[in-house]
Amino acid sequence: MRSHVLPTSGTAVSRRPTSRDVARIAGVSRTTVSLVLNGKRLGSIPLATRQRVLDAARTLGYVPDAAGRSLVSGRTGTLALVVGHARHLAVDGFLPQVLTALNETAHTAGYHVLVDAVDDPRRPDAYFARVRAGRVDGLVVVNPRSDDAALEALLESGFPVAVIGNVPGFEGACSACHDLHGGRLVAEHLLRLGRRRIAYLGFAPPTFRASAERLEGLRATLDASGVELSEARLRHAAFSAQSGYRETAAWLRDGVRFDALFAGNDTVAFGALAALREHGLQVPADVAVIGFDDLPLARFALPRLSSVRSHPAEHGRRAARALIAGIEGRPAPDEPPLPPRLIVRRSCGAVHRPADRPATDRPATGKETP
Amino acid sequence: MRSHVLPTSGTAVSRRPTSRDVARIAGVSRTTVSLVLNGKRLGSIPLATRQRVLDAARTLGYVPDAAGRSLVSGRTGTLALVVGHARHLAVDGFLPQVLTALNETAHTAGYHVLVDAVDDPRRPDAYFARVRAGRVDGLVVVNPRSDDAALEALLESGFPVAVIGNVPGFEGACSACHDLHGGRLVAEHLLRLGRRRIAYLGFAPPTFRASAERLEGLRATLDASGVELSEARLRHAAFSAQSGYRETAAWLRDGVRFDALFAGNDTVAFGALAALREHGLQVPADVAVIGFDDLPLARFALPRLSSVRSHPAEHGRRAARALIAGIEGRPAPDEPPLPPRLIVRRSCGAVHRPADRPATDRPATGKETP
DNA sequence: GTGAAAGCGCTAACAC
DNA sequence: GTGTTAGCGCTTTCAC
Repeated sequence: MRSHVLPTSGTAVSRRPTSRDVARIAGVSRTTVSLVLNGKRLGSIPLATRQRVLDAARTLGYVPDAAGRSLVSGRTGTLALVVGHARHLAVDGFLPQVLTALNETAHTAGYHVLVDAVDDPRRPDAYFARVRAGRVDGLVVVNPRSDDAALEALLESGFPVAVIGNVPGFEGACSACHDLHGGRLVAEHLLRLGRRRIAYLGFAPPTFRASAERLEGLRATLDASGVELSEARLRHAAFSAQSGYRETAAWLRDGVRFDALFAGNDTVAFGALAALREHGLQVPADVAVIGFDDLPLARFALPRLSSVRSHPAEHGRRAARALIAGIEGRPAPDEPPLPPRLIVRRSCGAVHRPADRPATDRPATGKETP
Repeated sequence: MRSHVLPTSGTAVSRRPTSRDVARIAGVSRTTVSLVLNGKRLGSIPLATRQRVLDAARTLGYVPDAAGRSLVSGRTGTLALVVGHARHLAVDGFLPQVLTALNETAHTAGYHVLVDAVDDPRRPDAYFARVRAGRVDGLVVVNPRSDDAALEALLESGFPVAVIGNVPGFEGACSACHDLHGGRLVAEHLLRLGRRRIAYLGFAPPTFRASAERLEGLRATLDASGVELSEARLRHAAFSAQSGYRETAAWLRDGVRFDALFAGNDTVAFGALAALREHGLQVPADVAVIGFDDLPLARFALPRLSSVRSHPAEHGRRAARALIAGIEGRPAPDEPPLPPRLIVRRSCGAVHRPADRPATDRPATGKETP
């Protein structure tokens, strides 16, 4: 049974009002109600009639039923954000920023956002149940895995999908994440600082493309400079600060040493900083540390954490725009590239200036509420 | 037009299969299909027929259309998490934890979760549009405001709502947040440490009940001990570390001094720690700092941040369970109380032991992926 | 045991 | 300009 909701006014309708009720009160047919409320054929309906309909609708507190509308239009007005790993959402600040921006853009265009965690993306039908049930008009997949066959099947199906991240062969559907580029920026900076024993701490298992690509960028640049990236200095955490702490501590316990650490995201970097500190190592003197994403918290770490700004919110907005364009049959907007930027702070050796505010550490461009 | 999705097999249906298709292939009527697929009247349908229907459905990759089903059942299988302030979701780790747990519990019960930001909760219809449109079966409202008349109207309407937080007069609908209690715990601890010049930095404007109640708990206990909470030592940030930094810096710039700081959440505490440090103040020697929520990151701050554990994930689970029970007409499960716990770490003066792992700093109870 | 028929609330082609 | 009609996909009485 449908739970009923109080109408705003005292008109005698206790169940939810339908377009039939509006029609009756306004003294017109349901067709006219639909036409007026959807702004169709505006020219052909006299102002007086229109006003009567609008008044009746407001009086009753009429809101068209989503299911009825969806049934006939084939649209739901709903997008889903699909995250590959539920813990990622819980422990890291990246996804919440994506979600917030996605949500805002979607709302502006009249869409709602459903959040979904795909437990095991290797199951070929991982994404399809929702799509098949007609629950959503499109999917935003974030942080794709390379062993995700279901995602490729989904992309091939022609169903509207926007990926935040890279899936080879489906560049058109991706809000390109320049992870490779970010890895190179880090490598160049560390080399410039004279660091040669560089370690990489992935933010996730290497099946996650973003983590693998950040590593690849790092490795390519080091290779080109004849600097070896030792296998012993490669570890993979699992999204959380806790996991970053654990992996870093394991290195130190095993006697593995390095003079620079590239952490695959800021959250694992926080854990790494704590582990280094507990082991008596100075950052940046003994070990330079650079994270990824430039979370709002990065500049409040001690030492202030250098990071590669990856623009999560902007990726969320772009994914929403591209997806909605696809759903509505418009061409995807042409967006300028969104290159990552290395934000140099104290943790990788920026000069400690009087105000502890390195020149390169400008506040994030996004607005911040007071 | 409805976007089509490839059927799993090569059967000649290119649009989405409907129950009619299944019926045709199985050689039965749609009624029988519905009965079988929904497990109704199992006794009265011969096994052979049942099997034919199930086979046909699987072959076609049939998934019942959500809109059609929703239209007739009046249920959507969707819950909404309503957050009062979009930035809260973006910058603080509390809501993502609530969302993740809510999502998981909802999924287990067959529900989906929509995330929604209410821009201006003072608009009386803030929540109603979605409810009216029949888009959701129930709402989870988190972090309520005291000036939120729309929320009280919603609660009065009888529509299924679960609140994470407290709304006086509607205790039954609330997953009680013991903010008052948390504030008292902090006060007691600080008094025990001998701190008397105590400052409170709200995580949000005081209209947010949680922030106001944490302050009230603090004040009540201080009052009882004859310790004054000076108006000058009261400030309110806005969710983010940035805002915590800004407000703390403002205190210091204005010459306001204190020997203890209670930050309304951990995120603003991170900002506060940075501001204190830049001002040359030692934590905890000069200023003891205690946060709230005990985010996973708290123990990786420097110094390790003391905090009041507020169990966001468990609140998310409880809200889901209570809400779903309400929707399905069952009585809400009776849950044991979920008292906050003060987690004492270095930032409020825990002894610095060799391993920098104070005895009171046990790992969070939730499972952490390896 | 199974099917025919009605109806959920909406929109849109087509009459008038 | 507006109403009539049909139909979206589903569930569910009610006959047989």
